[in-house]
Amino acid sequence: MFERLKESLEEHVTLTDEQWDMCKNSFRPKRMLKRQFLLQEGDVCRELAFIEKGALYSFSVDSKGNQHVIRFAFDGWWMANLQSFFTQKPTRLNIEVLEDSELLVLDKTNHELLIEKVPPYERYFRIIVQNAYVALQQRVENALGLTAEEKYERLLEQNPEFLNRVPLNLVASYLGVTPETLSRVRGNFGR
Amino acid sequence: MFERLKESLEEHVTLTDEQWDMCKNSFRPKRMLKRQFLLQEGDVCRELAFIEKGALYSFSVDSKGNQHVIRFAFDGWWMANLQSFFTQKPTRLNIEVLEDSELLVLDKTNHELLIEKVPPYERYFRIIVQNAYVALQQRVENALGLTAEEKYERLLEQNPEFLNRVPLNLVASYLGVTPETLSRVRGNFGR
DNA sequence: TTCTGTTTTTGATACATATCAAGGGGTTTT
DNA sequence: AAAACCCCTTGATATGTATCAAAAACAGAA
Repeated sequence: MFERLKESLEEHVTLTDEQWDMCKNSFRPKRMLKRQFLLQEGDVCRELAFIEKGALYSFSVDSKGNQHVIRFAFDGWWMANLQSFFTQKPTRLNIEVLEDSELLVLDKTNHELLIEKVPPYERYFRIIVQNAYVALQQRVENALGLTAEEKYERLLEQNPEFLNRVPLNLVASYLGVTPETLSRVRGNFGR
Repeated sequence: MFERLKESLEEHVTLTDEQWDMCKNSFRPKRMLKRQFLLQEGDVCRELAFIEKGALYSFSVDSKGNQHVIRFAFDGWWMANLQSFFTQKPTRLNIEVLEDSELLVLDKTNHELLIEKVPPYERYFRIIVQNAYVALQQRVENALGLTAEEKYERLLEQNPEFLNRVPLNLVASYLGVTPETLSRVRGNFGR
């Protein structure tokens, strides 16, 4: 149940047994089924979710009702809306489950407790956010000024796994193009 | 010389006098003139830069020679390419000075020393990266699937200061549109 | 299996924005 | 005070992608 989380922590920091127990006991397991929502627009994001197994994605809905995928997350990744989590203000984002999933959720109080009491946890969290920042910046670089075809090529290079686990219409939204355009791009060039 | 940095630290954490001295002594002041480069494509990013005063921007150049602005940074903000800084691999980004600037630079060794020796510094850095992540995600939301006019409106809401300090052709690049398009958008709607 | 809903593809058209081109106001340089 | 450069605007045209529409492929439920 906590294998992936432990792996993830140990990849970045060293914990004593007591520290690991403190971490472990701060999380609450949560099973979710495909199509359920972990977070809905208007809610406050009260928990960070670590994905032991499964797949989720977050998206916003614009004024015209179009859905824009912000990111995907799979086994061993974290998912939350950090903006809402830190500010405790209502979110504009939705988080939906793509595949039946086993999550470990950590509420804000426990997160802050771990930050205070378990220094390696704070370090781990810093590193995770650092890495997330780097990945997100890469995404901005890939989104700006590239054609649909170039965006698709970069996805093939950088995140080919998305294409196996996520419906193409969501991948299209993630790239900022319509499903029709993505379909045509795939029809022409590669694969 | 270190006023802004001290302010920034104290906004997020509490430091003893000794801790502040350790921080302060780890930075190196660096003056830069407009149009100079803090970082060029192919270099390794060896330092984090805190902007005491001035303005910088980072950008990438794509295969067709088009320049894409990644972000701007002003007085009291940090600038670096974190990807290159953490991995110590060559960067694909350039960082150029927009206005004559006073920087405080911190090399990787000193950054890591502070992380180890000054716990509030690690906390401060975590919070800064957290905030940067949130801002960047906002940028992704604003870039995906919005029209040029909507992007401009959101910029007016969220970062109107950019328009005063940055040439419009760079703002256009930041928004992912051509200078001509931005000019026309401004001609019609608002301001 | 058949039914129902979802996802993907294909086609025809429309539109937003890029591109190409040129001119005008600044500012800095000589 | 020119000269040179940068920045911004405006116009005409081209083009990539969205949109609208419908059919085909696929998956899950009954």
